[in-house]
Amino acid sequence: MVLGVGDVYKALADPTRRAILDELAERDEQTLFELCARLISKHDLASSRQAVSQHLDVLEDAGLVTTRREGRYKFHHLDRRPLQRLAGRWLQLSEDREDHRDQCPGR
Amino acid sequence: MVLGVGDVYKALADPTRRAILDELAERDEQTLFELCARLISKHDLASSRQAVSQHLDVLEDAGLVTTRREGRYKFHHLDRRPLQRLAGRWLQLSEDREDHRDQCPGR
DNA sequence: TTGACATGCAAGCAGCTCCTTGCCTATGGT
DNA sequence: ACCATAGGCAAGGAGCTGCTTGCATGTCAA
Repeated sequence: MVLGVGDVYKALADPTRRAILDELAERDEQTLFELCARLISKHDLASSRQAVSQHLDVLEDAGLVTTRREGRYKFHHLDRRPLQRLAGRWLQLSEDREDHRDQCPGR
Repeated sequence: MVLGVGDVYKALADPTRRAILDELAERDEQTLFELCARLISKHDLASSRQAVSQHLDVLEDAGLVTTRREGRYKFHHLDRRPLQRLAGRWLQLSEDREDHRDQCPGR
């Protein structure tokens, strides 16, 4: 599936997903169940396993999270690169700025 | 109305609103009709006046746009400060990082 | 004052988002 | 083999989002 930059913005639009990113930033390579437990205990978020799993799918589609299977465990890794690209889109807007605008790589 | 940081993320989640920010970044203090015209001609977006107006409301609620009335004209100004606050939330995550996490200023 | 212009307000609607529910697959331990 | 564990898949629904439609308000020029 080919993805655009817009998916990153949409992925960041949900507070639960941002909390997941916070969690992975603090402790990388967590499994789904670990994330669920820590979201509850540290972020006061009562999200079901399926809900968190779907959020992780969105984050993975946006390229913000990559996964690695190991036996029956699946570890989630935070990839900061998509964030770096859009971090300063409207900030350093000098004459020689790069083009941050949305584009559709597919089609 | 008291707003949280999350509203900024939600405001950025829509491609039309990002195009509006692009437009205001390139040429500040535009009116609603100017923005409509330039969105069509420069960004290939066929948004109605009402649609753009509602997007501007969202951006203003998020603190990304401030307005100034002058007669029958209303000029829109891009405020980059909310962007600066959340730009590097997951980027410079060293031990002495500031807390970027979502919070609810109201209540 | 009359009319054109710039904007505001609100109801309604299609589509999407987030979540739940229920069941399924697969791996590892005993 | 058996069971517990970790995760996957898919349908359904409540609520939100973005847009349209129609009308109202307010400003300026003639």
